[in-house]
Amino acid sequence: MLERGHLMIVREVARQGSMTAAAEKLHLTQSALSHAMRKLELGLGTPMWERQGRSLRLTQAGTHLLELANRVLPQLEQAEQTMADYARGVRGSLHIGMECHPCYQWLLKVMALYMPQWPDVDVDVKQKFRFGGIGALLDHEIDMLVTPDPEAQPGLYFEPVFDYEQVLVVSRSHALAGAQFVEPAQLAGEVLITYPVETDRLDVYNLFLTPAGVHPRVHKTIESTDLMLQMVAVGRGVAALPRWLVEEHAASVPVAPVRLGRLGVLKQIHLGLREADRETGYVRAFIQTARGARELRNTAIATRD
Amino acid sequence: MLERGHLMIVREVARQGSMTAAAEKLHLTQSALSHAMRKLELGLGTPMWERQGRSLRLTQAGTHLLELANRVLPQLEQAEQTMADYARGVRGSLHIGMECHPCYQWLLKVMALYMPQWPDVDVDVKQKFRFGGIGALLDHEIDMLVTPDPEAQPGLYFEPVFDYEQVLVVSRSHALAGAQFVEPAQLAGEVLITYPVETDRLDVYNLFLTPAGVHPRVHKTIESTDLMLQMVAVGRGVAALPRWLVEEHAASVPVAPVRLGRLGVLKQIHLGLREADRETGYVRAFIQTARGARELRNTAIATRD
DNA sequence: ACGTATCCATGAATTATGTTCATGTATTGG
DNA sequence: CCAATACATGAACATAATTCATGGATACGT
Repeated sequence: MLERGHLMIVREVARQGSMTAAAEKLHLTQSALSHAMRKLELGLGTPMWERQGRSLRLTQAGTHLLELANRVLPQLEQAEQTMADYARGVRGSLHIGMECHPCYQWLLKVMALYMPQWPDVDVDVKQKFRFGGIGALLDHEIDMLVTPDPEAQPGLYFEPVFDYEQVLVVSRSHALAGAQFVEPAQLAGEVLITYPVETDRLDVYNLFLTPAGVHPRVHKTIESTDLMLQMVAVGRGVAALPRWLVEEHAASVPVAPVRLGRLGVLKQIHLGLREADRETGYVRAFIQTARGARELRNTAIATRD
Repeated sequence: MLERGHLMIVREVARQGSMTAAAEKLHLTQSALSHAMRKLELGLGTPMWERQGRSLRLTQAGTHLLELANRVLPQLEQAEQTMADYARGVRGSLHIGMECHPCYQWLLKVMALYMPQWPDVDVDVKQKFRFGGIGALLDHEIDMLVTPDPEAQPGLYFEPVFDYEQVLVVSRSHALAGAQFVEPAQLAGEVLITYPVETDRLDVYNLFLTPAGVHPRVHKTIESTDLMLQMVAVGRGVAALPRWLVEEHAASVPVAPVRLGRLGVLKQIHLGLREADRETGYVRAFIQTARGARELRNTAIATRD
């Protein structure tokens, strides 16, 4: 009954001082505007204007409606603008899930580059999901998954953003420090420290120990990368981490990387997302930024501390 | 582009959880609603819902729109309610102009009765007008004029609300105190105290002194009724006031009323208003209340102090 | 697993609504 | 007093919204 058009008319007539002028501004004929007002006044049961001769004066009711128009119309107009932002893909939510413990610092770096350029994107990072990273994507719990283990799924899309080598980390005083590489069997007597995730998500098992049928003497888990490296440094165990991460910390902690097997364990970090989001501007831009940060990883690490 | 109907759809679909149910509630067919949404999404360039199978999930844009709807729709609905109040005449402005100095207390009494019954009427009292009371009415500066001197005008309407007698007030020790009446000539040697308004608006001149060609010895003006009575009481002059007002004060101030001329000066207080407002509910009600207060004047006065 | 009920989408037909055109009336200003 | 200006109005017209009929997809019960 009371439509946006009516509010626009009331506002414009109040601005212009005459219906004819307002009609002009609104790209209507004077007649159309007159009909519209007549219908509104009939519908509401009370006039908005007092016609005295050819000049108009707002009635109390009209004043009330004008105030409403001045409050509401800008909101509608702004909402349309916001919708246009969504449509252009410059606004949206980017909830990122992490399935890659050591990638956190890299991600922060990417975000630091990305966020200033996409101020209307609501970026957020999660590390825990009810049904795993893939499930979180499908449930819209997250919009993007950072993972070393892409899992092809209808409706999902994965893209590698950088390569890395998973290496064994040992104390610099460890027997293996300086070795060209390590064989699975050489870990049979070791304490292996990993992040607290399921064993079948650990590359050191999947791609190294398990194929060889080897088990470490003890398997301990630790949340924090820093603490893990401290433990390794003082000889309380060995760990498996990306080479770049080890190199980053090597300056401050006495640890050394050793290749896992003769050929090494080569991995890629992937970004996973729903197919529907592949074309979205701000999502594409994030992937671009992440790929660009491939080099950043090293430079950033080099300049760090 | 973004219309009220769209917001209603978004809100109702969100409430009901399905388009079909929402269409029902909105007295639309499912098809109409579907078409409407499709058109909106086309217009805005971004979907509001993500259709997965037969269930819907709001997109970010949709969430934004839903919030808008929850903010804006209640305002529109309330505005319609308010318009209905104006239409029924239970809401409006009643700016009252006073052209009758001594009526103020009577008016307060009327307002005290009226306002609780018409809570949505914005009552206000003014005593000064740029172009006189009539002009103020015609200019919408006021909506009602309280005056002892109605002035017939096209577009205006006056209605008497109570009769009173204008009397001379003298000190109880004055020679005239207790006289049956006073002749104009008897004021020739007196100091006459009046409110500070043009002489031709003073009844004591128009209806008493001027017809007899008499002038008082001195003419002084005073704003306040109380002060005026004090001056009269101590013999610094005489004044002309409504009899009921004199009687009201007689208990606390030693003054006495004396009839002006053998027949007395009989007056009526009128309420003046624009013809257009004659049928308005809250205006009629005010007149009714004012007429009812005719008796109240005396009882109120009797019980006062 | 299969049928059925439910839900949403869509094109064509229909209806409702808004807009214009043509014209009238009232008021203002020169 | 005439010309110009502004608003109102009825009928014709154009546009937009709604319905009808239908189809495809998905959940749900048996």
